Amino acid sequence: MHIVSGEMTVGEGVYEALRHDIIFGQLSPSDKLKLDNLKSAYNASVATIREALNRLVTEGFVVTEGQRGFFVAPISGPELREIADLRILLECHALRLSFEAGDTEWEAEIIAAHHKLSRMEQRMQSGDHSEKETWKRYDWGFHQALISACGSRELLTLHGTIFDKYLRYQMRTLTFRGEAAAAEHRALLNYAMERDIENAQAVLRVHIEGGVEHSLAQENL
Amino acid sequence: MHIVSGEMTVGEGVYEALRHDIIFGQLSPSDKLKLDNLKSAYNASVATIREALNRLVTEGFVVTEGQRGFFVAPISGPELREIADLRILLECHALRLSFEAGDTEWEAEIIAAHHKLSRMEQRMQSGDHSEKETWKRYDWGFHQALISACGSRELLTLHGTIFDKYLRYQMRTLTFRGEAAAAEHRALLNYAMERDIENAQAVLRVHIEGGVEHSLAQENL
DNA sequence: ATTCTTGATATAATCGATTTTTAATAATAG
DNA sequence: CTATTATTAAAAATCGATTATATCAAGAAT
Repeated sequence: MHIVSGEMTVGEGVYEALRHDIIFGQLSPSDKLKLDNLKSAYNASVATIREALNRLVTEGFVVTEGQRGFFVAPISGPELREIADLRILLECHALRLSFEAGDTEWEAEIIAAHHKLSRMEQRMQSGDHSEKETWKRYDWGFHQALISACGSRELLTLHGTIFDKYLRYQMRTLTFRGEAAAAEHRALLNYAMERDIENAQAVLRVHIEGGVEHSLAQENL
Repeated sequence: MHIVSGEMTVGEGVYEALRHDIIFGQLSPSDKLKLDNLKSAYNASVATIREALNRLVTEGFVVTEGQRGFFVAPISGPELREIADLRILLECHALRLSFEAGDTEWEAEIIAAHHKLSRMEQRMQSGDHSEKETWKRYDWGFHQALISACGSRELLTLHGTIFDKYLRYQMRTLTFRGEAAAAEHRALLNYAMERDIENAQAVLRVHIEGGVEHSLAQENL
């Protein structure tokens, strides 16, 4: 999950916008990314568009095959499972490191993040799905806060990319998984406060796998 | 570790060459990557160079900051430890999946890869350091073969990138760690044949951490 | 002597044009 | 009618020029 800050070059702005639009579904899996269309849509020249697309290629959101242009990366059920597996692996590891190092500031941070998320979840549960993107930002905020004390910038960066790949699948469903998901978030918060890593990891695994099954039940990938 | 195959666009060729030169040290950490110099050195126009550099930015081999151009990513002792930690995490996980799924073909593959590597290690041990790059390619070949049956393309791709980041540090030392490293490779091969994942993971951890300490002993990062 | 301001130079970022390649369509042969 | 080849149009990749920004050096002010 990228948070935009400060002044950006045109190229960076195009990169962030394209990335956002792929993750949140405005650009669909396997869509051909025609340079002339993108030029108009993102208000930059073709060469600048290509720079942004090249960044997205190594990140895995765009695929290219010499001379045939760029395509939004495809999606599939098996890939979702692989990404979820990686997310579990990285996030469980980061949780352990974070629980070991986390201090009072970190506790306050995750309480605040959870508060925002649970407010959003209440709204989703009451039937208001109008701010789906905000909901997912708070979801990210909570998970990121949980692992923020892990002490490894490389791990956090990598986790962020994997999280976004997982999020792309999540954004395809129109529904909230319900009280089960909210309960899992609450459990994660409580185990964090208690520094109970074994139970936290177990809940996280259930949580992510629940999201996978929910996605796969909604569409045939 | 990227293996070059088939026809490439100029842009792809520049990307591979730059990537190679960063990993193998021809372009030093924190070097300013001046576009006019690269234009001559890599025989492509500035815009094409920029495309390749953008790919390397999201991959972490190059850093950029708004109007100031591109730099080879810096190195540091803490970062090496983080990368090693990630390599251990990913490779141990992939080993487990591979041991569960590996068949006779996979066994033959790792035996062949180990043979090549041990031949190279014999040469290093006899004092011949002339083919350091080949040695590292065989090292990669062996580790990659060990995890090749893990069944996750995402995991293999990710592991490959992390391996290359780790390799960049390894290439800075001029020396072979010695019989200890060779023995660890042999142990990995034997545990793979026996599908002994616990011992294999333990040896792998020792192996990678040995490489980290060897690197840190050689230079003050 | 130090700091700030201004202008010149170097360089990065972006642009649009040109070249190269691919894809689509039409013509021809079997 | 189908398959192959040739032609044309569309699009991708690369190029070099232009615009925008950073850096550096010199002069002025304190």
